Amino acid sequence: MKTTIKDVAELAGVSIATVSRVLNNKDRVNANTRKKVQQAIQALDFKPSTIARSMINNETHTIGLLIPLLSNEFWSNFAEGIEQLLWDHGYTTNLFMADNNSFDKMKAIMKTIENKRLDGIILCSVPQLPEQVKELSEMIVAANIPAVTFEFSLPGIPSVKGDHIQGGCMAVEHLIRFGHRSIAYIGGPEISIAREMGFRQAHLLHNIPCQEALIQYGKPTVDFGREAMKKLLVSDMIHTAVFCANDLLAIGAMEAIHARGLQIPQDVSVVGYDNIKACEYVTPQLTTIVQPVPQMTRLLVETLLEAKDDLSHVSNRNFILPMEIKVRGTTGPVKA
Amino acid sequence: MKTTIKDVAELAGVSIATVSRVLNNKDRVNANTRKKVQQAIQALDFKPSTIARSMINNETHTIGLLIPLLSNEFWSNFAEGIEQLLWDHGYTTNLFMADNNSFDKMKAIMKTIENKRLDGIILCSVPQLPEQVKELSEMIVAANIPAVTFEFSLPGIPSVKGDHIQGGCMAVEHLIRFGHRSIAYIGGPEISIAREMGFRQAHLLHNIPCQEALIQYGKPTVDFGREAMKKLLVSDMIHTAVFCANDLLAIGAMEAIHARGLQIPQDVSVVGYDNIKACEYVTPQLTTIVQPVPQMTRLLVETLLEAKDDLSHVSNRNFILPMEIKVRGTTGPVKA
DNA sequence: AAATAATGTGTAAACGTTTTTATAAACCTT
DNA sequence: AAGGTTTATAAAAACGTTTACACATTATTT
Repeated sequence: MKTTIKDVAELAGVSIATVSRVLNNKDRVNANTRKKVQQAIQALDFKPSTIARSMINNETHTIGLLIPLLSNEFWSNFAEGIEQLLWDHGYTTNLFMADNNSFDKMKAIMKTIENKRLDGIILCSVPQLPEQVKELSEMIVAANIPAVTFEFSLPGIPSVKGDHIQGGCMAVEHLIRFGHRSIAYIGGPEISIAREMGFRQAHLLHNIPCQEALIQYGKPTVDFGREAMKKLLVSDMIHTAVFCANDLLAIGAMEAIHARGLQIPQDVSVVGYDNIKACEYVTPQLTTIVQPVPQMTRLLVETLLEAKDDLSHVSNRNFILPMEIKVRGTTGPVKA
Repeated sequence: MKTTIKDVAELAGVSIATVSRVLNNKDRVNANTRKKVQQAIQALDFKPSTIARSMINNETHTIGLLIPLLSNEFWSNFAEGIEQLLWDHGYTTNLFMADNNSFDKMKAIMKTIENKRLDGIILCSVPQLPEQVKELSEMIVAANIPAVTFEFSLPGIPSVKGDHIQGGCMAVEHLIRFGHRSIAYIGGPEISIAREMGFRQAHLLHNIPCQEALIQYGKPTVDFGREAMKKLLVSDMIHTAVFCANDLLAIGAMEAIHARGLQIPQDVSVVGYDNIKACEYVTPQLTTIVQPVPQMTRLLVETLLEAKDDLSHVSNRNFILPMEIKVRGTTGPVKA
């Protein structure tokens, strides 16, 4: 049997109230009794039950983290950051995976979170349909649980997003600065449409026509990157650079370019997005857009903990964070 | 205010005991009352408090997962597998990171786990010193919490390990089969020593002398892989292949080989370990040893849940799982 | 020295469930 | 129709804490 506060009280010869008092050192306790109690705690190796406490405080000191999946470098870095910050603030992380945004799974998870009375939730898994957004929103209101969202927003709930329009724009402007005027895009619906909007915006800003024939849509994988690039290279469309909506696509594209016997960046420049580790492992190293993950996680955690104290204070905070570009070896001036 | 079982009872016009009975449908309840109660539950959107339940059942339906870090492909894949399996079994995963095996952090985590009365713990973070192993072991006994360990063992606690001696041996035998007789090793103390033992065992088995001068120790990073290989290539020691204790080292080694103007595998064959995704992104694709992660996670979860019911039943289970080799483009016959 | 304030500690209620025990009503037996 | 079962429900105790309240002691004021 676990030792309880009662055992400690008995051994120390005091009431359980007194033990509780030294445990929480809130009320004042006589120095001698305090010592006696502390010795008893030591002797019995007493660990107060967090769940009994939760019954009274309505606090579990546990936060739910809901992400699409973990076997993806972006999300695992992200989750690592969240876990560390929460731990530093005295909270424990309950990890939930939404199986790549399955809404049924999300609903089941929300129910579990409510049953477990978690202190808050960080929502990173994006509902796909508008009615799902509404349903999720209603669930959170009904559950009355502090929440923050990442990469999407819900009415009245603080959010953090990356500015992917700016990110996409920055990638393309980098290419334009190198003299490129025919730039291809490889992306797809599973990655935020914003990156493509940035691609278009850069063209607009610099008065360069955007060639629809150079745009390829598909799954965000190395395989599709390779296939898409292969198609682009076979076509007679001239293009001297390609912007890929994520690094995996870019790595695939690089393979196709090399397979065709072309040089990077002399023949074709390539820009990726996300800055996964593999960017440094490919040859040449991949120029890419890097997301400010440390800042993102910090804002999410801090905002959530503030929301716990007073939601109205932060409910209108919607951060949009700028990307940065990491220039490496896959981009260079257009051939003379 | 949260709606409680009391509210439901009132609305349905029954006692809270009856509500509890339909909730757990254990005892028999009249069909009519059951319906009334279920309607009341619906109407109030009642979600029973897991923590109040925990007080009585001594079950939190939460398992602690303690890993060294998440921003490492092996561990994030691993954690993803564990989370999915636990969810399927009706458990929630509480994630803890030991900051790359800091023992102080591990102790703090163990205390938290005990306070929170988690139902069990999957320990993947390896204490470094023998006295730490002993201390951890004592903590688990004192906490009386079901546990399983991964990649190390504690007395009386079930464990799952990869057979890295066999894995290392398999890697080297693959090279030997290709005719290689001078094989270098790049590894280090931060990766299980077993892989090096496998390297040696393969030499022994095939009666090939193991050349100590071809062994390089350092941090398990791409950078060290590159530096180590550079040294090996500069030395006048002849070697036609290198076995790296993980894929990052192998990727670094490949860079150094290419930088020297040599061809893989024509001039030097390379074998890695772990099968990270980047293996497929480098040119040529990296031959490597793959760990049976799905089987590992399955055994850990199943054994832990059995241990919860009856520890003595499983306490002597110590699984050692064989590795497999994934042959790709970095290994080939030794030059004639 | 009496009145008042400050200090320290115990008692008991509360948190939201499950479960044991008790009891009433309905159903069988004969 | 009396006794014995079965069925359905309620009342109350329990889980391990915190905390409001009460009370006794001691210290400080006047």
